[in-house]
Amino acid sequence: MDLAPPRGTQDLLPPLGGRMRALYDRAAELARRYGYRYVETPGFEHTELFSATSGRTSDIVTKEMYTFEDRGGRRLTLRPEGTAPVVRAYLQRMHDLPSPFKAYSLTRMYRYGRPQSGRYREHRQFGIEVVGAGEPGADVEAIVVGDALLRSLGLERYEIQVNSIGDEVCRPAYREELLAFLRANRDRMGDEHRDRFEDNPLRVLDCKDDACRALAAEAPRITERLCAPCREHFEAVLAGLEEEGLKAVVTPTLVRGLDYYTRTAFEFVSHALASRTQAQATLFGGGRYDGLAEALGGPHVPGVGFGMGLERVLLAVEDEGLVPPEEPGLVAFVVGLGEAGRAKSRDLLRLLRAGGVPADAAFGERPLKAQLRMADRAGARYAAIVGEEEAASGTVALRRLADGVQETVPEATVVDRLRAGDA
RNA sequence: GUGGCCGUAGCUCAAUCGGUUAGAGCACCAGGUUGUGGUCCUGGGGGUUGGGGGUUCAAGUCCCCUCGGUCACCCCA
Repeated sequence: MDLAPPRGTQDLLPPLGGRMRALYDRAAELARRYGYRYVETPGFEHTELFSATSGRTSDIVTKEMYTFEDRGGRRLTLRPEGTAPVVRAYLQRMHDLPSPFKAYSLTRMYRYGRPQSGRYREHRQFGIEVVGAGEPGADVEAIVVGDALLRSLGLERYEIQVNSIGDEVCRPAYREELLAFLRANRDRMGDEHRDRFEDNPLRVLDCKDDACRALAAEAPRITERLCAPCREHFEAVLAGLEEEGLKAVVTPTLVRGLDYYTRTAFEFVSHALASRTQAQATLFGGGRYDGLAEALGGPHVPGVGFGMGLERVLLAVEDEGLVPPEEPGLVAFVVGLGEAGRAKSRDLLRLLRAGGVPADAAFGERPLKAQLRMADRAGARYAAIVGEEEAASGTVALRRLADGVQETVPEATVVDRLRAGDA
């Protein structure tokens, strides 16, 4: 039996598990503060949900989906992205939900591909969606929430890139213009890229190949060909970001891999990650998807949101030399010695826990030394020792493990002292 | 999905030209110390050298396949 987890997945054991948990908590707290409510959608969906919305030429659909047939013959796919499921759920229940519907989620995504630093087959995302809001203020808020989370972790070395990729009115014309430009310059592209642009010309814009970049620099710019409503929307988003004090870099080559995106597209790119590995530097990306609801057969419902890769956020925290978030640890490890001491230690353990003080103890009878070692390993701040002497005198020996300072206190005061954190 | 590099103890690594019983540090466990952890001393457990096949008198070492890791590409989180 191979004990290693499947390729591209990982076990989050301490201390990684505590960091992820702390990150979840912080993201949830922040999202709630901005008026978002927690949602979950199934871990798998009908394959059609993704194939119909992500676009037939997208990488997700063509090579990254974990698709299987269940025993009833249904075609199902492990969720590769979070927006389409939330919008599906919204459309089914929209009459019961507020408008706009502001949702946040913390969940795992699955994409097949070669794993590498900051990229896994199973990864975790913090996502928010504002469904039913077409106003530029919604785009701005999404960016503000993501930025606030990164900043609360101490991250600074990243850049906010924004673009508008137009809508169903102006994008088709731009697409044709770009296509014509690319065809005219076909011989200047690398062999591998030459045949790809016919399917999705916008992709050439964010290709990293030198030849493509040179072409992209000369290519017609979408930002100069937006229809009036799209241009007004984009300008309002930029003004809103400025009002929020956020520096955003307009990046005309920023496009989105999924078909349903319209207008605003944004990405937060880490300089720290790029400097270490040249690898995946996008901390999170998102945008507006006014065409998604209709692609699902629903009415016109605008929306905007993002997905943030949490493993990548933790990598960036590490690379900027910051202290990662931590799950709060044990405050007290209760040590019991002898018949009477162990009986009293069990009472103390119950009282501490009931009083909201994170506390633990050994299950069976063990020597003092072993119990203190357990306390140390568990990361407890204090050992609360109840031996025969303490049991007889109604006291507890409180030992601060960091420096070994120990003091004998009345047992009735222990819970309050540890709860106050100043024992 | 394509390509490069790499797989030796839980971790980081060593092992001469292919040569005898694969070693060390850290970690872990026990004892030194029957009421004091984290320090120190002593001892101990721990390996199908990722897996399979091949070449050879002999393979951790060379060859092939496979699995995994890593990096780049594609693309994304």
